[in-house]
Amino acid sequence: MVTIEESGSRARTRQAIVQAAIEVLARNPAASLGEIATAAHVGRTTLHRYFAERSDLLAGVAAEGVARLNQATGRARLDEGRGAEALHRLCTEYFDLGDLLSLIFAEPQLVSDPAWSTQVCDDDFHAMVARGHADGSIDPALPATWLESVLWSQLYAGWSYLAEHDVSRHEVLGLVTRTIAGAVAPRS
Amino acid sequence: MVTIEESGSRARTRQAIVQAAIEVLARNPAASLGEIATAAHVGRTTLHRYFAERSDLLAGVAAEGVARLNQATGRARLDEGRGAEALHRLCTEYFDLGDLLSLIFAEPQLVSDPAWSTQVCDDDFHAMVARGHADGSIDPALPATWLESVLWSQLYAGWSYLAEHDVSRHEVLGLVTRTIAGAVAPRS
DNA sequence: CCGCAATGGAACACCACTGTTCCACTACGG
DNA sequence: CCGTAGTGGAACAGTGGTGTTCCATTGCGG
Repeated sequence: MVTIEESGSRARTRQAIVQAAIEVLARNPAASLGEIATAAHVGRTTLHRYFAERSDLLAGVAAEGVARLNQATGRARLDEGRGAEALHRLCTEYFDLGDLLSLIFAEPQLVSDPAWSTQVCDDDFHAMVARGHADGSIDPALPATWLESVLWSQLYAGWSYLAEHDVSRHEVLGLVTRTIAGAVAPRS
Repeated sequence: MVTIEESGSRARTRQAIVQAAIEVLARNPAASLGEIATAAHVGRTTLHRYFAERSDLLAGVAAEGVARLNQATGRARLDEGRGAEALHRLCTEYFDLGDLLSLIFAEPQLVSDPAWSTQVCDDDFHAMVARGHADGSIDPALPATWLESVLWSQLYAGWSYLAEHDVSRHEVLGLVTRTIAGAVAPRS
């Protein structure tokens, strides 16, 4: 991916800026570059040294997002077990993405970034849902594309619930998975 | 609410501006006042004549939003029938709010507007869920505050699904209600 | 037809953010 | 100890949105 090697120092600074951008933009998508630089404990000049324009920074954030998302998808092992079980694993892994989830909802046009098309998830996700339809663990009336929307919206619901109410991360994850499990279960 | 009566003409213009603001801001919360004025078929000067500052316009939008939300809540008759049935009615009514749903998600700080506290929903909603817990139509493991988050996130999922996929409004409403019904149903 | 309400356009100062340049400072390896 | 990589601050012009003022135009009721 990276064509030119960077020194350890530069790589660390670059990473700190991207991480700060994710955190700040998640809370306020209209945040100025100055705010992001401050959050990264870096001068605005330095930020511009790594990302000449705002759009360059957003591209860097998108790339980092795709990488984390792909890692999480891999850990979920979508091709193992019954469909609903794999979905449960995916939900748990994505839930741990934290700030990144908020950012994806706050900056929807970030998903339309070219780098996003390199995402691993979509095909495997559809295969997983098809398996769930076949093995009777997922309601056949709910298409894969819809379940994708449901998954993301529930993750968002979980994180906003965490922010607004005084509950533990673990409890919220329990609510999210229980809700999704019920939603996808075939009707009796 | 309105202390000074306005002429029919002024009331109409004011309403057109608020409506245009809802539509434009729903798509792009960072839209300029010029864009909103254009969408309302009104000069920017006229817009400033009705809403001196941007914050005044946002307050007007918030007030309109609360009004529509309260009307929808009223139509749902939360105090009738079993808990899950009332929730289904509420879901259907809110789904028809359309643009306003997108706006509420795009401008979360709009919900923190002072006018929002005059909302009808919260108490009735909690009573409805409590009734559902008692009559066995809603999973007792899911608290009312969480179901509130679930309802809103599913409405958002429905509208974004409608925007991204080629499906009818009616079909999407079916998916949303089926998903919520499954999510809140007590486990077997 | 007059007068007023309502409007739109042009022009203006103001402000925050952006992107850039230049210079000074620090740390670290050879 | 010197040179270089990495950094931060100050200053600058450019840009786009904001809020305001002023004036011309339209339309409608008396």
